[in-house]
Amino acid sequence: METSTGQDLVARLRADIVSHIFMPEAKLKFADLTKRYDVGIGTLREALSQLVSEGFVTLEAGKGFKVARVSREELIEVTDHFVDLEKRAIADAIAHGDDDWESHIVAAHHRLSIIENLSWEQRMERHGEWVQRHREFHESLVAACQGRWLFRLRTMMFDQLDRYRFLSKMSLDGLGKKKFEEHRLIMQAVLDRDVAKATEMIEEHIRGTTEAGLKVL
Amino acid sequence: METSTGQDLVARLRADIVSHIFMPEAKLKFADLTKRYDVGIGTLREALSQLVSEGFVTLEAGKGFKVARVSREELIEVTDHFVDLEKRAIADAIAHGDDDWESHIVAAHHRLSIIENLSWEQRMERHGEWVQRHREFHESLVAACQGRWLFRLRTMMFDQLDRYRFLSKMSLDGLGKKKFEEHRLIMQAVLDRDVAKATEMIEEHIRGTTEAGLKVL
DNA sequence: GGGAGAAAATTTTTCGAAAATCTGATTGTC
DNA sequence: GACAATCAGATTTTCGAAAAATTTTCTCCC
Repeated sequence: METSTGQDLVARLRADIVSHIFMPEAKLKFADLTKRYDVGIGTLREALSQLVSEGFVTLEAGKGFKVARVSREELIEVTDHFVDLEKRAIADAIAHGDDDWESHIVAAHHRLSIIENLSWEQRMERHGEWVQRHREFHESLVAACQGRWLFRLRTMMFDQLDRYRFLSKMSLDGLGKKKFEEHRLIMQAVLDRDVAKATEMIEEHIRGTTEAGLKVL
Repeated sequence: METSTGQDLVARLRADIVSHIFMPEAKLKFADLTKRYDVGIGTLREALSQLVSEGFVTLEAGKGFKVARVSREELIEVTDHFVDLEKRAIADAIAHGDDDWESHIVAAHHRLSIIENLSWEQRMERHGEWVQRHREFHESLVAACQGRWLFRLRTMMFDQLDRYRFLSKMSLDGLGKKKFEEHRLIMQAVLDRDVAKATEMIEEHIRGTTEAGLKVL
């Protein structure tokens, strides 16, 4: 077995926070959560404190856990950090990536496009899966990045943006199709090893989503 | 009470890893640690999983916790990230800092200088305290930084460097006095609100320590 | 009625016992 | 002798009961 109950729980909890099943600043009570996930108090507490380190949850000593708040300021700051880190990571990956790396990108893009071709309603129903595949696609692009901390930091920022991506989906202008096309073009630029084009497109891709998110907040 | 047992334990555990009381790649067994810190298994597990998120400890499902390994590559990468983030944080802090911020810097510098004026042997004896005060001094410099994630990321990298700072102390050339003087000059540049000078000095200060660390690894 | 203080209820935090899992040494088979 | 299966001991992982802390409710007195 690869994943233990505990690590699984962290992922499920994070997914539910990202999907706004638990709203920002909502109190996370043990009594509710142990029932919802069918795990013990200790296991839950361990998962929650990991999410504190990741910035999804806050902990006030003696007063329990709460979902971290969201704000325009944070979205703007996280976007800036992510764009900066991601551009470096992409350049690094393009410099070091091999054939395996390339084929993983193509595979991840295909998996993502299956969901992205669905209607908006169907996509929202499978939002959890979309988040997962979207993450995997973007991660595949930078998977060959050599700097382990660069990869780690950019993943932290990506995960934070996931929370806001949900918001930008709320403003349901026909943005979906545009994003879908962008993913394809970014993949193409990366496979062409065109650093300048890839970084430029990624930045536009990210900032576009952030703009949509800012409208909702 | 401000700090709970759990959060306290995270700090103590991190301090002991930084001080190389637990060597890199050493196994962290519950049986030993519960005796050492006089806490329950659950509390310990919670603290350790937080340190996993921070990068000090690794967890292999089913095989327990280990102190994360150190390497020349990591030291170089962490240094680069820290220098980059710290320069931005310093500039941000200088732009926004008020009188309170300035006086905290002076106070933190004084507390640090008390230990730095001791002999090398005495400093090593109180290494835990030195680490704490050194952290507080550097943190005070950027405390007025408005970007919460910028502050957070730079603190992560600073903490990582703490592990390597211990190593650079091993190469006991008369570096101590030089570092001591650098701290004073950095403080002066910051209080003068001289961004260019402050960032330049910080970079030299950090890279100097890293050079010493690289000699040992 | 309003506010201090006590009592009750709710929630968090800690802890160690019990179950699950891994390690590695021993035995048996080809 | 090399490899697989088995089993005992050690270690991790999970869980919920008990203790500590916080919040809410109630009571009493001014």
